[in-house]
Amino acid sequence: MTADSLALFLAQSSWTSSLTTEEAARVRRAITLRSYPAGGAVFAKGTPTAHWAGVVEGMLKLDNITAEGRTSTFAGVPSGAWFGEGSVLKDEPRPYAVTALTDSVVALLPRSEFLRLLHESHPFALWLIGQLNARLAHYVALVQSDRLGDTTAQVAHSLSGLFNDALFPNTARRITLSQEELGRLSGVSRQVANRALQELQDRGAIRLGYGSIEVIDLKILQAIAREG
DNA sequence: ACATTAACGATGA
DNA sequence: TCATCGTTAATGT
Repeated sequence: MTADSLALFLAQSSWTSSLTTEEAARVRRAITLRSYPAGGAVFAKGTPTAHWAGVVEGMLKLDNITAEGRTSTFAGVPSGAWFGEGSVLKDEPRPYAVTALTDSVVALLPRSEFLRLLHESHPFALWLIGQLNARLAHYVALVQSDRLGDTTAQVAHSLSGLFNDALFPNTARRITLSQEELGRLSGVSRQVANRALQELQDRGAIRLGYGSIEVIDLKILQAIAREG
């Protein structure tokens, strides 16, 4: 990973446009990049939250594992997204495990730099409020789809969430994500996810590939996510 | 009803 | 060769 790709990634991250030149330069110096293989652990649950993290390449998932070994995946994080600001703000240990779903590159901004931006940059603070608000809206919609929607709507919602423009502005149309992982993300079995995805494909929202999903019509996908 | 797990063969990378 | 996909059967709530 080169310094150029970090510069490109930061240029595509919307919050950097609100920074002064000096702030942007300081951020660039403070960030470290790390690579993870598919299946690799990015952060273990319960470890101190020392960084705010951005996904430069690949895709991560955030999940919890119960003592009995059952897992609950509650978020997928595609490339272009930043996450973990909640735990940085609260200064709490990571409340979830973070795992790379595909080979991934992650940018790490130390907590001290994040807090400095928050205190010194009014535009950054405003951007952060918008980010938290978009996340809240996403989970409000998730509860609604979970309570009222059929399984196809639930799968459509989980999938369309990865293409939420407010949260993930740069997600590519085609993402590398197995049906098993999407099932985990949607809270359904692989078999049910498979049927739902085929229905979404029949309705012209997506195209299925081997180990990948391509969104053909996001509007249709979002409409199906709201059905119920 | 409808979801889940288990199991199978087929197939793509 | 191995992961992933599509499908079916048995089982549970």
